[in-house]
Amino acid sequence: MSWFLDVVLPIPLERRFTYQINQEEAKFIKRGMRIAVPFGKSKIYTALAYSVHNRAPEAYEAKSIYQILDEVPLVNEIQFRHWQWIAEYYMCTLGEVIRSALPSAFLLESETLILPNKDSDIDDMALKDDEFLIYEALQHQSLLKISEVAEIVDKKNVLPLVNRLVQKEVVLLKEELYEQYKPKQVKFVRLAPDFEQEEQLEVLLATLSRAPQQSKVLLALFQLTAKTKKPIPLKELVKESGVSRAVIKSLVKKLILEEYELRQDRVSFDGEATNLEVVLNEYQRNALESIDSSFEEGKVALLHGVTSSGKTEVYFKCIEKVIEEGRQVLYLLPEIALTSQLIGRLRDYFGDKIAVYHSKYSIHERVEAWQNVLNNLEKAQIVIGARSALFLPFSDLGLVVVDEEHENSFKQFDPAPRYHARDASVVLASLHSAKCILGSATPSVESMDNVKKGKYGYAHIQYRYGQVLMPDVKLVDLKDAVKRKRMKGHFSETLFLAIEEALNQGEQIILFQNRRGFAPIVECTTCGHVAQCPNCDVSLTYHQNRNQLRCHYCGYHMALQNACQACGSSTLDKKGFGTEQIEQELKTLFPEAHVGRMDLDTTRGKYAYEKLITSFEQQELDVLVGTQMVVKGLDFRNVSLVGVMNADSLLNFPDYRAHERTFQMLTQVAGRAGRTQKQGKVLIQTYNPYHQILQQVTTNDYDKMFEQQYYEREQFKYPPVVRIIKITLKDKDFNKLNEASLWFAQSLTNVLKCSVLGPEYPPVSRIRRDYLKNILVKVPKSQSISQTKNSIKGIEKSFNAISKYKSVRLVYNVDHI
DNA sequence: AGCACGCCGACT
DNA sequence: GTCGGCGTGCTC
Repeated sequence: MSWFLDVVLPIPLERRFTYQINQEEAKFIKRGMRIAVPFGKSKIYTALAYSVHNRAPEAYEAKSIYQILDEVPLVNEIQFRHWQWIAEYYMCTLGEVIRSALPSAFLLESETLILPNKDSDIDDMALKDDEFLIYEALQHQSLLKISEVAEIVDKKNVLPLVNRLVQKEVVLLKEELYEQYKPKQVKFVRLAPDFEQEEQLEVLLATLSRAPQQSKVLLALFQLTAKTKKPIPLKELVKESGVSRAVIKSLVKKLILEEYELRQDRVSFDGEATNLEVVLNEYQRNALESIDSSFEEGKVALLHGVTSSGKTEVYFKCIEKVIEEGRQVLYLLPEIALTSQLIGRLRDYFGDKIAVYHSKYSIHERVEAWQNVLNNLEKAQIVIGARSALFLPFSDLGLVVVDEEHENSFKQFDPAPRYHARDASVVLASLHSAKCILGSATPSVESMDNVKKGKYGYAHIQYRYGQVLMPDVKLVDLKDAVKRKRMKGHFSETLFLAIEEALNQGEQIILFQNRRGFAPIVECTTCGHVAQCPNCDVSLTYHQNRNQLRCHYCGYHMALQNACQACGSSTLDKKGFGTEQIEQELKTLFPEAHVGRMDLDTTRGKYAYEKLITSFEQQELDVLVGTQMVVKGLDFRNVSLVGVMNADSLLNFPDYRAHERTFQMLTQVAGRAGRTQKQGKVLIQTYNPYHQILQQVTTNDYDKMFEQQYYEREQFKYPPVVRIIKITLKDKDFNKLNEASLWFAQSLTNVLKCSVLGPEYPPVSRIRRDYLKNILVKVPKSQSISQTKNSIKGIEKSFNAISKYKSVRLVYNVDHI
């Protein structure tokens, strides 16, 4: 009987591919193992085994596999099911999920190597110049990579050249698989077994009386052994004894010492658990009870705790319980909130059960984390990580915590799968029958809606930990300040005086300026009016090239007016200023103050972020100016004043979430103020002091914000009232794209029973020589989302059958934020 | 996605 | 005349 293997390749193809295997292989291969397979003319890919069967393919002859790369599956059944859910829900292929789920070191690909053909006589006169260059290079170097060939001849496309060389029998090709990962080995030293007895020691030292350096090594070794009782790394012994490695080598030669190697974890913490006691206050205990009762009902729990209410301690208690049952824990955070502060606290409490997993880690570190989770090792029992951590091979997950669940950065944008880590986590938890907590000081409208609908449980902490008062939030009317000429640059007099006072008191200040004003808005500096779209609840964006104001959601546009439509004055201003400008102004206004700036530009290096935080913590800096980064869960003791330079830049962001996000962001920044006894002060500068969202921030009225936002989403049909699927079409040909997107939108309108908006140009309508157009599909909650997706896929099929649209590429973004 | 095959402009 | 541009089609 012949055996076949279906595999999934890490490429955006829906189909699985069938290979031939022998009976042994059929017995050995399990779903989830990596299999190297030849694919296409000359490539070798790493695929995942999917199923073994006996059905020979009819239309083609199956190739044989190249190699089995794993002894045991690298990916388990639950992961497969979870990944399949992601692929289906987010409209991408399983291969794409695999590509982003597996650390790149697991996905070996072949590289073509070029070797000299020693068996053939080469007439070097028959070679062209570039061919000769390669021929010559191979006389000194026995093998060349494709990239090296390209370097030698200084050309981009060298494949035709290589093919010619093969034809002329000058070279041979070899496909080589690269195992990119090697465990890190560390050298250790120990006493040879013969000398382990105590009484031998003196004898030993006596024999070495004429070798003072060697005696030193031995003494150091004894000291270290007595102190730690752990293996002694060679490096440490060198350091401790202060002798060179040669001395140790000679002791090894004399068979007094032994060298040995151990595999070392790259991501290891030698810290022991200090088990600082976590004592919950009354409010936290109540929250914990509510969470537990949600769990009993089998629901996800939403933990809504105001800033510095001590949500983390509540998580700790939940984690502790699950750990005691011996199950695994996943703790997800937005990338920016993954600070060493939090990791340090977790480690203090749970010791070395913590593993960290996120994109800043090297591929080797990720591979290790993967293997530790796969083997369900204790040292990876709690995984803290950014969104990609949810792809790890958990086998017995007991709890998933998603902290700062409202954060948009949980949604992946660019490469498929465009998944939302919060929603994917909820699914993951249910696949494991695990508990799930979503936590936030400002829950997303979606999650709160789920609470209101009874789908999620709810726990609320309304008071800050340790009787710290909620900050005093005040709005500063910029319109008024401008009119009365009370402005120093971008600082109102009120803010200026408050900064001055705080500096005099020796207190620290955080200034927040969201830099995302890249899409400039046109604002009236007299009345603060910003043009709104009549069809959607978003502000219009100014487009310089067409001198138009446009809505990016429904396509509404109007010509730019010379006078403000609200007050008639002609003081229209195209706005947008960043952190750098604020920093400069501060330095002129307060030359004595030490000012630091925290944004993408100043935190580029690996430790730049930590350094900045530390110097602010140690009060080397008085003022920290920053973007969203300063918002994220950092604990600064001495901050008494938080200033928001311009709240309008947040409010006027052109999408349906702008208001919700403004509330979240401002509430989070405000939470940085006054962590100790003194009540903190927050000043928010704005041209719209009567804007409801800003009022809701000052009164800390989440419920009202939710109600109003929900009402607006209902009115204008946005999530969570409907689901949205954004379809982006891309093509280099402007006219073809327009025609194709119209065709697509028309077909959608004909087939689907839901509203289809667009096609419309996105804010940036040409990227990398591709023109873009968006179509938005709003699927009512009552309608089956999977059926809708099937219909869309059907339209895609017909679309692809039209030959002139072949070059148009489609991108789906489900639940696009 | 990659990569080969195949057909049209600018250059040694 | 060739080199190399990218449109089109295929990958077990």
